[in-house]
Amino acid sequence: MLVSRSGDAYHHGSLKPALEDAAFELLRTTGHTDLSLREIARTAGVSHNAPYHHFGDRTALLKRLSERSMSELLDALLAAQASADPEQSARAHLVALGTAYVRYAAEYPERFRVIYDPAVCVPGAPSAEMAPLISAVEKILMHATKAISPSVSDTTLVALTTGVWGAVHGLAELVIAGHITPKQAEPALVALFDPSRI
Amino acid sequence: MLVSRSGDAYHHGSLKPALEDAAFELLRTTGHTDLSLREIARTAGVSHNAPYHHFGDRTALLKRLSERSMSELLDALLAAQASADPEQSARAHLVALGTAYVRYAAEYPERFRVIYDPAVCVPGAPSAEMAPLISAVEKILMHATKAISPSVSDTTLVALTTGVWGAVHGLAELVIAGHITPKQAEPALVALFDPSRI
DNA sequence: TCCAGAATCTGGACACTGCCCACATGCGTC
DNA sequence: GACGCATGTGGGCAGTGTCCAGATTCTGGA
Repeated sequence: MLVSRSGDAYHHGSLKPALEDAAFELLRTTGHTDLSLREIARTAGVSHNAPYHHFGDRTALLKRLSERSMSELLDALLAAQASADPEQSARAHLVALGTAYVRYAAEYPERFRVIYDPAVCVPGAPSAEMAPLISAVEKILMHATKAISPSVSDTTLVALTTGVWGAVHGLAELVIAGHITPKQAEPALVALFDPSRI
Repeated sequence: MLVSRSGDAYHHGSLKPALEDAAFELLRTTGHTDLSLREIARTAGVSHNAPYHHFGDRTALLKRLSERSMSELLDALLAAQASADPEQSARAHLVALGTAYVRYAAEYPERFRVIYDPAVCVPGAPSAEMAPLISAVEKILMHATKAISPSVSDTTLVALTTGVWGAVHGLAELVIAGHITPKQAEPALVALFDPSRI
């Protein structure tokens, strides 16, 4: 029931998504720490108080942005999964997934960062929208991990998947922090996931 | 040449370290994002402008805190290295290092976070105090990695070390973000560093 | 010893922020 | 058509980082 915003209507009609879009766009270049509700409101062309009628407070908007970012990250992983060459090894597939993860972080560092900020998403208590996204990411990683180590016990598979997530995530963070380049991340994944490295 | 601060001297005598200490202490519980120069100044008992005579701006103080935190993290790794059982396997040693890394992050999440915030430490251009700390951490990890894969080429060793750092770092971040518990991190390290997992 | 300049500290000010309040507007429903 | 509520507005408050001018103290050279 979107009311078209013709002219200078007093009521915007669809301000909530407009604010989200404006903020999400600002998140291309601005860290979520520096995101200001007032600037977002100005960008959307409304008063500095309008956002409070759609988001309880600043953190609520950041939560929403973190969900949208996680959804984008999941899409990147799904795309990597879909474009997998059926001939490629299980290890190459896992590396491709990891590379997609790192690439998203490198391309949208501020969006990536808001996903994992404990000040935004309360640790251990993900929102109803966030929880399935997290599960989906874990499922993708676990599936790819199982393909590498098919004969392993369930508990080991879980531990190994956690390790894979950690490795991929850590390389992404190190890239964002500037300690390594994206070019260094891929051979690191290759080396780490090579069981014959001994 | 520290002037003792007897009574209400106009000049503090050693305000710079006092400010650092106060801020570092606040960093036990408060995120560096929420650290306020004015609160730090109040804690140290000086006016809100005194810090500007010792730190150019807020970021300069955060830089200093990030160096102190990195030094603490390095100490944790060195302690783990020193207390290594000579009988333990190379793999167990690497797991112990990783566990120490994760434990520091879990115990001082706010200090850990300031280390890797690109808004604090300019990516790719570490300060003169930070650079050797980073190198030392890398050296420790590389040494332990080489012990696991002694016959590997130099380039592979570098890639593998990057992967190990990423894994350890990512698990630490996931713990801080609340996605996994410290208890889950250790078996993940064990599984990941086990070359016979296939 | 004295004094000028540098270092340090202070209070005031400005622009900005998140958030609360009271009030204005207009849509949807009876 | 009128009432009610969601949605918009502006004003205000406390807090922040940073700049400026002035006060105080330290220091090194005559």
